Amino acid sequence: MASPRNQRRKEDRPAEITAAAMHTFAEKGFAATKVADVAKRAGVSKGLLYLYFKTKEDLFKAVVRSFIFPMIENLTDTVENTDLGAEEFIRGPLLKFAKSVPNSPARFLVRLLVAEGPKHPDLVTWYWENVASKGIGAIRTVVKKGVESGEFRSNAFTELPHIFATPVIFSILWKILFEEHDSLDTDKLIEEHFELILSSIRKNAS
Amino acid sequence: MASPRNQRRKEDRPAEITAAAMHTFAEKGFAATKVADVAKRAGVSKGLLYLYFKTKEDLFKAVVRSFIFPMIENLTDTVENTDLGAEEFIRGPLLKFAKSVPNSPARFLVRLLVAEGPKHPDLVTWYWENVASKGIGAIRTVVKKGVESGEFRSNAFTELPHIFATPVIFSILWKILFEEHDSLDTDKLIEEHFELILSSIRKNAS
DNA sequence: TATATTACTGACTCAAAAGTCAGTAACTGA
DNA sequence: TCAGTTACTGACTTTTGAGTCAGTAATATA
Repeated sequence: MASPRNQRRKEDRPAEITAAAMHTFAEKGFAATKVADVAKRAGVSKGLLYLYFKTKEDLFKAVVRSFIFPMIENLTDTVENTDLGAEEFIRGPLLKFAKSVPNSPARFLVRLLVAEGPKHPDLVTWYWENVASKGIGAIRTVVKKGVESGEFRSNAFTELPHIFATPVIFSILWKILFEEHDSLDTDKLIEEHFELILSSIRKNAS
Repeated sequence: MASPRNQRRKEDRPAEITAAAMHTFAEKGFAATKVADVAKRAGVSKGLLYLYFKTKEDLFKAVVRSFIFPMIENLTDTVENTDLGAEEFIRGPLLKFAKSVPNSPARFLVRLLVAEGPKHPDLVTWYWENVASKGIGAIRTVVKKGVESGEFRSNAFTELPHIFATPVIFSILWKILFEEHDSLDTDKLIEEHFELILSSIRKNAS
């Protein structure tokens, strides 16, 4: 016999709903997303969605948290547990991470955050504390390690780890907006950018 | 006698309304902006606003067009009419322009565009054709001039003028989101970044 | 199999805000 | 100064979508 239409699967519902919400928010943005559409996409009634998430805003926050958190956790773990030298780390795991972000679903979350930030200041604060500052901190740790080991010289960029992030953020926005108009090779942009920074901070001339 | 409350000033209304809309959209984003509030801010009734702009979307497009266009026109004009050398131009007018953007009202328009892009593809196309591609083109012209005159060597960045834009876009987003959490010196970031690029493309070692 | 529990449904309510239009009053030209 | 014109008003209509809740049916327990 066919399985019953409406199974009761309490465990899986929240994840199914946030996944559906992620896609819908990414496509349409917060305000233009209808809760009813998210429910439909998750194969669930609107009422059930409201059983798991108090409001639409609640749902939005759950989406941001559940998707971004694993990514940044992965980065900080790698930094802490690596036995690579600073330059090796930057050319290896860090570069790989940087190149992956503009192609991951996270790129839509950046857009959401930019778009909805002013209306959800607590979400921005959460994002700052749990994502942005940790990411910048991880890079700072690596660079500092390089300076201490004598691999890197100390210059302006030692104090501006943000410089590693600029091509990543640019690539995300460029892809979101102009993917169809301009075929920018974001991998190459990020690679060359990293090489450029390295050439300015490493001690032994190449 | 007091001047009449409701003067008829057909000429000035559109500009007054787009200015009010610019501020409101910047603060709240497209969806959260009430047409009635824009009208109030412009000192005008909702009905009159609808006389000049067919829909809320229409108004939004007018705002983007009227505020961004002058900025980029200014840049392309400067490129065309300069008699500076390529490096001088980059360290002078181009750097000045780059540093000014994250502090200008245009930064809010970047946010608006990122946020609303997917819902207004024709606006993105317009922006690409009239702003982004022209900006990138202007930089490309300057770099090419430097290569031809022998000031610059030809390398990866000669073909990736986008690299000049990365710290600007990053600074805009960082300021919009994290101004209160992190005091990043965006001027310095952009300056150092430009120096870094120059040191890699200029021929005479410093 | 009978009863209790609760995951789940979707038609409904209600508030908010986009868009309209009949009317008003500032200007124009005789 | 008096019609005629039209820039302008704001109360009203209409639409839309967030959030609710009385009812249903799948599961657990006896």
